[in-house]
Amino acid sequence: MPRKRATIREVAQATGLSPAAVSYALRGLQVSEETMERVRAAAAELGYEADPIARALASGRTGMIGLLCGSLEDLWQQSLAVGISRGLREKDRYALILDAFGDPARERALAQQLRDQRVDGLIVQPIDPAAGFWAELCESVPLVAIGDSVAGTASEVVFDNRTGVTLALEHLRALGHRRIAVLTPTRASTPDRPADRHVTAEADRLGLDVELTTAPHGLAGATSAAHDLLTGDKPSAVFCFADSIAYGVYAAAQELGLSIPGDVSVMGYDDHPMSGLLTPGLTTVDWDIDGIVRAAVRLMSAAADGGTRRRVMQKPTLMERGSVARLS
Amino acid sequence: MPRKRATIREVAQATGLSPAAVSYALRGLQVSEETMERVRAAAAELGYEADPIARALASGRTGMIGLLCGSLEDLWQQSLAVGISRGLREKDRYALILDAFGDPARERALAQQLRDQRVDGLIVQPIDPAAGFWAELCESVPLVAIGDSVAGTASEVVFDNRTGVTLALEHLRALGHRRIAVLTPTRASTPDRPADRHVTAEADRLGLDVELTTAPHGLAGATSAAHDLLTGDKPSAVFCFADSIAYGVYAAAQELGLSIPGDVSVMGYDDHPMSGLLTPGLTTVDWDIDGIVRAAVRLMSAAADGGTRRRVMQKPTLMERGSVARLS
DNA sequence: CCGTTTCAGTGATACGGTTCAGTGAACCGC
DNA sequence: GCGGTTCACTGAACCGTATCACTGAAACGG
Repeated sequence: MPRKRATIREVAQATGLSPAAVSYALRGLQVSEETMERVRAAAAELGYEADPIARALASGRTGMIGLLCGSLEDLWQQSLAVGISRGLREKDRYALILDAFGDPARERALAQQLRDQRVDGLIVQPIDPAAGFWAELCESVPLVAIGDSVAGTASEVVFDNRTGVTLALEHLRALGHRRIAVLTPTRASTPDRPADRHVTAEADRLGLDVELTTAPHGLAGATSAAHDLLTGDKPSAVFCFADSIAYGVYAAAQELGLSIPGDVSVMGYDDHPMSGLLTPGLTTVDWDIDGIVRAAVRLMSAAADGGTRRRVMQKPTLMERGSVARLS
Repeated sequence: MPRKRATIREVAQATGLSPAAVSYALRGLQVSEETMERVRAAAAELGYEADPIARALASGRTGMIGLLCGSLEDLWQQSLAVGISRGLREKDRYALILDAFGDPARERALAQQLRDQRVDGLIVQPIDPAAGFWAELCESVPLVAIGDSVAGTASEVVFDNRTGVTLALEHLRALGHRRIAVLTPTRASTPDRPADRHVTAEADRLGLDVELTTAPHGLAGATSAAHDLLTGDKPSAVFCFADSIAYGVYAAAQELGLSIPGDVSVMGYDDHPMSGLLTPGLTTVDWDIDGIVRAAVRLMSAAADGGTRRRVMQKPTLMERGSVARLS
C-alpha cells in the first residue's frame, strides 16, 4: 500500500499558518522571507511534495506537453522525439509522446485526446497539415507545428521542403539521372502533401521522369516496397522521402544482388546518424535535427507561457556520400 | 481562449439526474440500461468529456505509466520505448517516457519524480539494479523491471544475460579469438552490473583475455571510444554490450581504414534492425524485442490492476552475420 | 496625526470528478 | 402480508491544491 503522503494542510498545521499561506510560501509568493524558511523546513520535515494532480486541477496547468509524431517507425522521427523530450525536461515539463502511425484520422483523434488530457501545449509533426481541425485546435491549446505549416495561429518550425527537394533532384540530375522513382511514406489515407507537390513541380522544371510510390517507414515494409520497385524495369535512381525508407532500398538491393550505386542510385531525406555508416554512405538531405529540436522547444515554451506566435524556417543542406553514381 | 467544457453537473441537469448517477452511467456501473442511454445521449449532445485531471484526483488513478529508460541514445532502447508506448496505448494508458542518460543518480531522481507525478505504474530498465530504492519504490507504485532483477516485489522481464554473454564469447572463441576488448555502456557512476560480472566470469572459464572499457551509446561518443581502442596494440575482436556501441566501432574502423572483420572482428548485443544492413552485417546477440515489449506491457497491466507479481525470463539467440572472422 | 499604501496572511470557495452510506420502491419466497 | 433483497438512484463528503477577496497592522507622506 502506498503510504499516505503529507498534504498542504498538515504543513499548515505544523507551522501554525493557513494552507493558503503555505501554498504561497512554497511557490515563493507574497510571504515574508522568514515564513518561507519555516514552511520549507516543515515541508522537508514532513516529506511534503505538492500533488501535481491536485495542483493541475486547481491551476489548470499540468506541466505536460503532448508530442504527436507522424510515425515513430521512422528512426529520424524517433530521434526528434527523444530530443524534444529531453529539451522539455530541461524546462521542467514532461512530454507525452504519441504515435499517429501515419494515419490522419488517428492523428486527429490523438490530438483531441491530448487536448482532453489537459496538456499545456501540443507539438505536432502533422501528417495532414491541410486538415481543418488544426485551426480549431489552436483555439484551445498552444500549438507548435513541425515540418509543414498548418492553418490557424500555431507557432511553426517549417521545413523548407521546396529547397530540400530541389537540392535532391538537382543533384540527381547533375549526375545524369533522368528516370527517378520517388518513395514517399505510406499514409493510411493520402492527404495532398505539399512535399509531394514540390517533387512533381521540380521534376517538371528539371525535365525529369519521376514516378511516385509509397512505402512504409518500417524496415520490413520499406524493404518489400523497394523490392517491388527494383524488380523489372527499374529506374536509375530512387529518391526516398525519409532515410528510413532508403534503408529499405539498401536491404532490397542486397536481397536482389544489386549494387548501390552501381546498379541503382539512392538518395535519402533527413540524415539520420546511421546513414553515414552504411556502405556506401547514403547521400541525403540534412536537416540539422538539433536546430529543429531547439526551435521546437523554444517556441513551445513561449507559446505555453502565453507568448506570441512565431515561425522559424529550417533550411536543408545536401549531404553527399556515396550512394549516387554519375551516369556516363 | 479555451472555451469552457461541459461538466458532469451540466449533464446531470440536462438529464434530471444527480451527478453521481451520471458518473456511474458513463462508466457503465449500477444504472439501468435506459438511463445509461439517456446519459450517453445528453453527454454527446453537450460534447461532454470527463476531465482526466479531476478524475485522477478523485479516483487516485491517472492512466499514465512511467517509462524510465536507461539511455535513449541507445537506438535499441528507443525501439523498446516506442514499442512499449504503443502497447500501453492499446490498453488505454499513456506512457510517460523519461531518459536517465545512463546516470544512476538521475535514474533515482526521475523514478521518484514519476511516482510523485502519480503514475499508475512504472516500467524501468534499471541502470543500477542493485540500488536500494527499488524495493522501497515497489511499496508505493507497481513496478516492472526490464533487463536485470531488482530487489523488492517488482514484476520482471529478466534478460538471461549469462546465456547472452556465453553465446557471444563462445562464438568468438570458437572462431579463434583469444584477446577480446569489451565495450560496455558508460555510466555516470559505475554500479557493479551483473552483466559485467558475467563477462569476466565467462572469460575466465573460456580462457579468454578480455579487457573492459566503457563507451557512450551515442554514435559520436562510441566512435571516439572505439577509435582509442583500435589504435595501437589492438585486440582481434571487440565485443560491444549494445549494438549502438558497435556502430561506433564500425565508424572508427572506417576512419582508421581498418576492415571489419579483416583487421578486427566485432560482436554486438541487442540486434537492432539496422545491424543487418551494415557491411558486413553485425554478428550480434538477438533479444526478441517484440516478445520483451509484449511481456512488459502484460506484466504492467497485471500489476497496475492489482495483480500479483510475475517474472518472465527472456532468452537470447546468436544472430550470426559477417562481422566476426575466423582466425587461422 | 490622519488618510493612504503596502505587506503578510486568512477564510472561503472553486476545480470536476468519485465514492460511500443511505433511501424508497419494486420484487421475492413463503 | 411480511421480512428481506435487490435495484436505481441521491446527497454529501472528499481528493489536495490554487486563488480571490478581504483584514489588521505596520509603514509612509505631508
